[in-house]
Amino acid sequence: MENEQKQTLAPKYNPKQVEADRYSFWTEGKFFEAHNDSDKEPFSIVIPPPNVTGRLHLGHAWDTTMQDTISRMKRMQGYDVLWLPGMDHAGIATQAKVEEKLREDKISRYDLGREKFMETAWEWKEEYADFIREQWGKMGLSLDYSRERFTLDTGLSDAVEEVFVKLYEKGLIYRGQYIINWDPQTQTALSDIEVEYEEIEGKFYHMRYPVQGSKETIEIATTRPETMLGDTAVAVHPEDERYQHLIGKKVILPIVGREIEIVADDYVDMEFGSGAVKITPAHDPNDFDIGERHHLERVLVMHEDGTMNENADKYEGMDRFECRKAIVEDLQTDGVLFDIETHFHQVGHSERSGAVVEPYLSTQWFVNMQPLADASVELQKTDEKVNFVPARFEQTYLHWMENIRDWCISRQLWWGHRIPAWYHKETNELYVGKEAPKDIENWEQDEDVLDTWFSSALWPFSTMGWPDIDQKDFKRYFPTDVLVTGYDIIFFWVARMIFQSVEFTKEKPFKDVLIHGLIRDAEGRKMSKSLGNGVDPMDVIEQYGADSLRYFLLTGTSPGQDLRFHWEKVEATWNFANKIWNASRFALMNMEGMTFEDIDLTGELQAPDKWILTRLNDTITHITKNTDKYEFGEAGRALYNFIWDDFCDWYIELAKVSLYSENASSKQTTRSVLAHVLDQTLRMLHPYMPFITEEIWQQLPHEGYSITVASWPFVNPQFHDETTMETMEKVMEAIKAVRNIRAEVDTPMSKKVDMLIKTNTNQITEQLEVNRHYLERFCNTETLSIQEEITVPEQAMSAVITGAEVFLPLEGLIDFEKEIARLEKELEKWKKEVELVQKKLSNKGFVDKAPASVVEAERKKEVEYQEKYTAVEDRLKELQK
RNA sequence: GAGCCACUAACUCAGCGGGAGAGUGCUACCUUGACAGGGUAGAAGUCGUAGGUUCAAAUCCUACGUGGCUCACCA
Repeated sequence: MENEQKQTLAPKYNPKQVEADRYSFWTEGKFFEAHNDSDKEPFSIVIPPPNVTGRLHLGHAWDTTMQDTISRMKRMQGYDVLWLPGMDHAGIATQAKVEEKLREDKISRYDLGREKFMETAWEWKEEYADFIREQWGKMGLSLDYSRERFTLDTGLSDAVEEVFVKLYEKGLIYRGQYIINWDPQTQTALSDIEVEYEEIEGKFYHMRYPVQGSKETIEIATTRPETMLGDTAVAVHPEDERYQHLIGKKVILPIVGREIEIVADDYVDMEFGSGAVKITPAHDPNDFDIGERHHLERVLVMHEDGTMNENADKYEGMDRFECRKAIVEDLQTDGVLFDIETHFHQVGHSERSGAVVEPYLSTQWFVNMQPLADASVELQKTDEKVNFVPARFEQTYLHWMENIRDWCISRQLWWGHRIPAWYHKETNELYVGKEAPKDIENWEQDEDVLDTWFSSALWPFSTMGWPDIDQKDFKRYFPTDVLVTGYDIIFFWVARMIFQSVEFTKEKPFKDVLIHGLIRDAEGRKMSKSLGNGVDPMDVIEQYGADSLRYFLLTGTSPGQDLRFHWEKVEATWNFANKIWNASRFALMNMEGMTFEDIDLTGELQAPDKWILTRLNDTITHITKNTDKYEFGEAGRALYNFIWDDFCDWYIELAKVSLYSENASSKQTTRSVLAHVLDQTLRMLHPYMPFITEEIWQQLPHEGYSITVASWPFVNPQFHDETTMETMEKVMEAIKAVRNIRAEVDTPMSKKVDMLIKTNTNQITEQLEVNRHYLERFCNTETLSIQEEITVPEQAMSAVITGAEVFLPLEGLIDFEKEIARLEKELEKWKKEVELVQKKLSNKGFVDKAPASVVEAERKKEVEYQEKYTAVEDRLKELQK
């Protein structure tokens, strides 16, 4: 279908070249589109929609790579996979960016007006959406673009309205005047979780308010003295002896001169401070509650931009912090303020703008959370529960749900879903509905929009056509199989998706939720703009390729843990990719003219062939199991070891014996094994490193258009031979001994040495004979002797292995002292090992209580260690003669 | 105040009941016909501390210490 030309691979892996056009090949081939194919099991994931505010960061790269790995494996396993892409309009964040851009041209959103502003914002969105898609492509994400969604799309907006109206009708959405978190910079309300608390060194101001009609004063303290302008009471504990006589009396509020009452309320802690508290119902949530109980007046002293209003007397027009300064000075002069203490306390900041959040009396829309939370908590007690991975995050989630507070959902922005509520111009009657009122000219729609998370909460089902429950995608792909996200948004998003889904679909939104940590810099600090320590995933791809970045992200840590970014580790991954590249080059060089049909494993397999095929089986089992469990680190490591150690270091080397031989049939079998193992390995590696695997796979003898839709490897029990495994273990041990013994005498590789190998089983002798050429790399051809009986020269070094002994005639090669010392050291080692095992076996408790298999293994070890000990001892005695 | 996580080789991290592992770095040797961004061999860890459970503990339990995080906070 495409003009893939067979060409030899370049000697070095070049990710840029490999990755260049691959993504368009995949998308044009529509390999990533879900087919609604009823012959297959559906499998679905929805992407956590990134904000259309800018570049994707490493957190996104991590998150989406995991989803891609899962999707790709499932697709290869034959599932009808839907991985649905999309983006979030990100209300405050985007609006702030757009306004910032407008400010550069010295215009405000009010200059433009709502409609024009929205147009500008949409333009912004389009620009960034393209940008994001480009980045997804660079990372190789197997997304189904035919189903891409945006939270402000018509369908999704319909879902938002449906949910709002339904909840309103159920009494679960209400409008009212309460203390909310106000961000004076962006001038909007925030929900509780959009406020970040930071410990700040502040001041604690102590003041005395004069009691009316007496010389007495009452002492109070505050961290926000400017709010005293809005005080409408002083509260004391009803049982506080000190203040009994004052309850019901009035104090004169300094500066303002207002008479305010002293009330008694349980809320007050007698032990803290003076035991008397100033009450500002319009600027503090606790004070608001007390105000409710005592029917106090609510006096707002600030404008929405954080400047003081007409109730602030002479401070009107001042910024809240300027006012604080001024008021402190004035009160000090009056003697009302008599002490200032340094005080560390938590101050709330807007998650988006960073501005100090003002608790502020305001009319907003809220979701009554208790009934919704209760249902979600109940769900976790059933078999239908959402499965958190790692499990501990379920506790985090439940704890939040169980202590839920009402959710303030209105935002004083333009960019978002406008609240479907209208007020009658004359009667001020409230109408809530999906359709605007008929006599629209008499009504005005609520100016506010909904919290961004209100729409994201519906994402798993709104993207699939809900509220039209007959939509094909909704019926087939909902609930989704897994959601992947960071622990930092469990409350913002995961929790809200669950309760909305439970309420509206009566189902969980996803079966599993895979929670990952945060990406940090090499020193373990959070990556942030202010620190300037952020790493752009596109830079990493530029330098090392997407596959290296992906593999690093997937294997760098275990589920739920944070991940530190190290360039060196990405580089190490590049080395791995290069290894695969070169091993494949070798394989391809030996497969000239070979087609997929030529791969034939029915020939006579040699021990190394059987060995690698068995190892392949083990690896398939292990990788499949661990990828399914989201243990990407474990699976990745197993792939690494299989490819580097088993396939490259052992199999390829051993295969050379056959490949370089004149035996055509054995050569053909080896080529087939090589092709088969490489093919299967590439398939397993594909979800981890999609680009390089596709590139190589296309060059290999293969069947099918793309590895993305090739079938996932399965275990072939035919290729499992325990006896061969044991033999090969011993052969490999013998070969290692040869290397080892050479290293001991510091013989240069270029200088071949004499070597004698005495084996004690026929099978090993045979195998070593077959691989004689391999051993000849280290030994003189003429003197290499592999027999069951050999004459060992008097002066020789030896290595003892199970089933064989390797001897190196010394002939003045090295000094005896060194060799004796070496053997003594080894003897000591085996002595200790034997003692340890014997101690264990003589322990009655162990023999009686440990599982039989464990005891049996220990007995085997005892024999083996004893053998080694004796052999070393013999050699030592001989040398010491 | 409540909870969670981490503490394992110089560094970054796995392992989570049966004799300490990987990558990087380090040492020595090697241009062996896929790869010197490679190969071979090697050094390197009282698995934070102290108790306990167990025939057996890095792994389970309890305290404590040190970092980090989340939630809730008294003005």
